[in-house]
Amino acid sequence: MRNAEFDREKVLRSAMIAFMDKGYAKTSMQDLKAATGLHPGSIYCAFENKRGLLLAALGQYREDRAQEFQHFFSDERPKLVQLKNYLEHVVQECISCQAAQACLLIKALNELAEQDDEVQAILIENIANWQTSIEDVFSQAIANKELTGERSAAKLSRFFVMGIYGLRTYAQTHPQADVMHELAEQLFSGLCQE
Amino acid sequence: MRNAEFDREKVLRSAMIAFMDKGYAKTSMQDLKAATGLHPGSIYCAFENKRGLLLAALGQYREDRAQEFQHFFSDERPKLVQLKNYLEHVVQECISCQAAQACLLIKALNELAEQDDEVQAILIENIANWQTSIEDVFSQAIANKELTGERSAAKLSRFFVMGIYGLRTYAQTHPQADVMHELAEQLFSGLCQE
DNA sequence: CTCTATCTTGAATGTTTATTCAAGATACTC
DNA sequence: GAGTATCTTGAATAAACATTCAAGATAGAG
Repeated sequence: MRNAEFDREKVLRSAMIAFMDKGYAKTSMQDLKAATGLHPGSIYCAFENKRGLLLAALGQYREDRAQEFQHFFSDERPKLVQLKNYLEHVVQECISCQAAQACLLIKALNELAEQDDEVQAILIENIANWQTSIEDVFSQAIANKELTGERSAAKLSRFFVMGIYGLRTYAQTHPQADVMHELAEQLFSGLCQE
Repeated sequence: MRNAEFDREKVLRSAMIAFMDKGYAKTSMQDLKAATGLHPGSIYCAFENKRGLLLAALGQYREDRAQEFQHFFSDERPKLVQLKNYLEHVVQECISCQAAQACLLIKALNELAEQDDEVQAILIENIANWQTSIEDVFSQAIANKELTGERSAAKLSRFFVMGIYGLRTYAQTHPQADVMHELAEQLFSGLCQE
């Protein structure tokens, strides 16, 4: 006979940012209260506990990223152009926001890998789905004759994904715009030529 | 009138492994006691506090890695062969040990970047030194005409380092030997050709 | 307008944690 | 071999933390 007052998506996005900033362990309930505006009791009522909030935030992250992916790959331009724009977007993300705000999936995997099997499994599945989506794009690029197909879509996508991991980590050490663009350039040209 | 009983290097290596396994925040003093064999009081006496132990462990890590680097690049073989062996060594490390035992520098940077400026500065400096060492090797390769020099040593080393970051992260998601070798192969051939 | 089911609040709880310190142990000096 | 400076020990301490819960607030039903 009364609805919850908070906006679930907003709360989850705030929690996402908090977890990305400080990591899961170092983000206290006080931090989460400050970030989300929800009092401890409400968080426990809505998400069971801190870990439940992380899981919910990961779900929101997955959805947000899926939508972003759609945005980059749903038009009619050549697949290679889309991929290049996507890569450029990653670089922008690395440069603009504080370096610490890396990909939540990778950040959480780094922190929780050997500590929480269930979370690890969820993270790895999400990452695998993302990689499969990238592979589909490469498959289409090959089907469109934008690439020769000499290197399989699977192989190309693995290299592309590895490159994004590398870019993200590199940005944490030297977040210089020109260097980042140069690296992305090198990475992309390695995919098309040869 | 009495010397410390513990072996400093052994203690620091144990602490390194503990920090790599669970991360800095989640490694409790109890964990550190179990890992190093030192009681809390001794740790505080020798390293001031938990953070001091991390700093000391980072120092040891730097030294160990420097020695390892020497081992790979001090013989008379072509620089490109040395680099390939070095890359292969990184891949082996990714495959063999539990995925979580990534590079301590990167792992710590991921966790502590925006939380401890002093540690962050130390980490970034260590990483920069490593990258400079790699750049020197590429410079020698160019001087030896193993590479054309069309792409500068700086540019090549940045790409190489980014590739290692990518490999390490990739291994955390799919630590399959054949895939890892394939990725390293692709990475290396991208440096030599074109 | 009243009632009640549901949500919100934040102080209290019990656990875990880093850190301290005084007592005990031990190796070196003279 | 006695004396002492130093190291080791682990229980005590105090702070920080996730979690609980009972009291208070509020929206919708009747």
